[in-house]
Amino acid sequence: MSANKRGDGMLSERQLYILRVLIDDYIKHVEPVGSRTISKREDITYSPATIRNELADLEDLGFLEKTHTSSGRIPSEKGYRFYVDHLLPSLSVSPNEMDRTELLSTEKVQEAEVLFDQSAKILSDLTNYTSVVLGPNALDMKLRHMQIIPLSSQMAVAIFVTNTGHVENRQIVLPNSIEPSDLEKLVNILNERLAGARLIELNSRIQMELSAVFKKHMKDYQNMGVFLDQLLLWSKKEKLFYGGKTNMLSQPEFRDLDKVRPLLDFLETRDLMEKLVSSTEKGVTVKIGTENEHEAMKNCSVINASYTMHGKHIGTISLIGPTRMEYRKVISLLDSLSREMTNRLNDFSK
Amino acid sequence: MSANKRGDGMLSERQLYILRVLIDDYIKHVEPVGSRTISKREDITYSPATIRNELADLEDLGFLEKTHTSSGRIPSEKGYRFYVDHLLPSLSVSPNEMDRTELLSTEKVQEAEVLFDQSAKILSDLTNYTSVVLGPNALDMKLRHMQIIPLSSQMAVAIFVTNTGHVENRQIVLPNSIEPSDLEKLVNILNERLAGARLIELNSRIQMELSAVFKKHMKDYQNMGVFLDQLLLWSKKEKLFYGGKTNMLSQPEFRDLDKVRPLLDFLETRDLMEKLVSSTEKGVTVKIGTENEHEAMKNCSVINASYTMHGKHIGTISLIGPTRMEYRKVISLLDSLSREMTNRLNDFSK
DNA sequence: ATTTAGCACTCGCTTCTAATGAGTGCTAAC
DNA sequence: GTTAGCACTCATTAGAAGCGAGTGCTAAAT
Repeated sequence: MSANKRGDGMLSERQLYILRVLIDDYIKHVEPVGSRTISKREDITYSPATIRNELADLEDLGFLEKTHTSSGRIPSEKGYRFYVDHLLPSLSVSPNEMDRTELLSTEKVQEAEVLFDQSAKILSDLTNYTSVVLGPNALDMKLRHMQIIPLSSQMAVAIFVTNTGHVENRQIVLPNSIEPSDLEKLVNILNERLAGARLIELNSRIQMELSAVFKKHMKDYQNMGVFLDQLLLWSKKEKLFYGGKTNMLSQPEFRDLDKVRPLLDFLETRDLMEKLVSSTEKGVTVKIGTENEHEAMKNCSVINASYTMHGKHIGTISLIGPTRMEYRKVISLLDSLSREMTNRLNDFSK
Repeated sequence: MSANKRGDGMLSERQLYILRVLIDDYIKHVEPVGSRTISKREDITYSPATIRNELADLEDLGFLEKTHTSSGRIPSEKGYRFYVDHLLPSLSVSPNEMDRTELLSTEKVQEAEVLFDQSAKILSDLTNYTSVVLGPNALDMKLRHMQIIPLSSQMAVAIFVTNTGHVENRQIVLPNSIEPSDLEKLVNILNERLAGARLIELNSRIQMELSAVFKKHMKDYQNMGVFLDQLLLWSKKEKLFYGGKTNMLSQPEFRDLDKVRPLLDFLETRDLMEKLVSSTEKGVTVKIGTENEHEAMKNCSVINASYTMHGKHIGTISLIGPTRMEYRKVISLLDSLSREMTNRLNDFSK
């Protein structure tokens, strides 16, 4: 039952323990950890020299790194990954911290937007990292009612109300070939036949099911196609809610302007953020460093939790921080917060 | 005709000239300017010693400062103020730069929001400062049409469309004391009697003009009051559009994290920004340093330009940068951009 | 076969000193 | 009124010295 460099790629108990202690310590103090520091812990019975040997092995295996030849060790990305996957002190051990549930203001929030915004703010306040809530995509909601309200002879506003109470609206140009009566018919048909369809599907449903109906009832069916495209061509509409955008500035590893700048720029770039934070996986996921597949994020971890409505995934709440994050705290926090959001959201529809 | 420290508080021609040259130079190089530097300019005929005397006087008068006893001079806030008010090389002298008009994408922008967003982005790209567009306050717009769309037995969505095509919407709780027929009547009355009124006025107009009508037509007039309050209690709704939020980080005077942080935090604080950027003055205004009345802004200048619609002020476009800004360039830029925005906006309503 | 004490060595960080140079204010001469 | 000359100030830079936390390796101890 020998220990360190076995061929089977397994770590000895002692190695596991040392690795965990080291990462815990590094996360807490953000400074390279040396053999002496570890050996000083009362639950460690080995001398610094022994520890050193183990550390050297752990480094060879890729779990640790040095900042320079004679420095202490810091966790590598692989080290963090292993820590998160196998070494996190069992998560359920945070019983009295769970009161956070109450942190979302108890007064009944009416608008989902306020809930998202509050959640993001709370999360960033509690962690001192940056948080992002990815709101539901209104286009996935179901059409409750639509309407076209003329503004002038040429312009009008089209309004779509979803089952969740979202309102999507856009200004449209009325082709002068279109007759008011046809417009009215169009609206009626859409409301009668397509109520309950997801907004995003409206256009294709029309193509498939309703072209006959249109042909029958409308005088100028030809031009209607172009108009419908204008009316129903959606652009992505998820909304992002931020908390603690500048919190990164107080993280010691980003105390350098040239390192924060790309980060802050990244945060401001909508599509990158959407990509980063989108995830359809249930529960909490952790992406570490380069796993986020963007240069600016290489020293950051992203924790992602999805929230649901009637059991269906509709958005995420995420936390962005340095790779050395307080994973344990943060994961359980995100877990409970996303549950709470789910609850609140489902309350709305009562 | 003596020169420097006259009792009348006027500056001599030479002092004016030196002051302007110094500030120009400082704005360009962002480094304290010494007497030698100034005397080296070919249009200056005096020796460094003479310049030094003038500089000392200008300092006594409060237009200049030193960073330490033996450093060159930098402009004081008062210096910048004077420069902006009296020394700016006549603004109209930027003829070939005026093509910027075209910078707003020529394809016809339909939504005002896109216009605002583009303008902010262009402005920050062109200047490398941070820009903010304060959108129109939808509540100042006139009611075109309103509607209440039920979601469930208790919830509904209220929608207000303005003459400019803005859509305001909110979820409301339907008191179960209210009868559907009354709701319908309410909507009808509002549309008939209050079309054309500014949203913000709706509630008071009802109090003043319509309570009689309500009393007459509705069964349950009592509870209506509370409901109306819920329906028509607006919260501020200006929208802010940003460009170059992180540009501050590349300004040499903010190369220090502890100095940028408050600035970035300030930018993220809605109400502070609204206050900073609101201005009902016509044309371009310049606020320098502490004139902005906030600690975080003490080393910044804010240039503000208002844009209008049908001659009425409806919003502003602003630039935030270090007090040593390229005022000349920036002011003329803002002037032409705000005009262009005004033009585009008025095109919409055709 | 592990474990540990001992030791030489590395490297980042801090402190100190000296040198440099841009700039000033003042005085006396032009 | 202007300017040359000079002593003086102060921020910045470079180098040298010393400190200390940490390592790897070897040889002895368990």
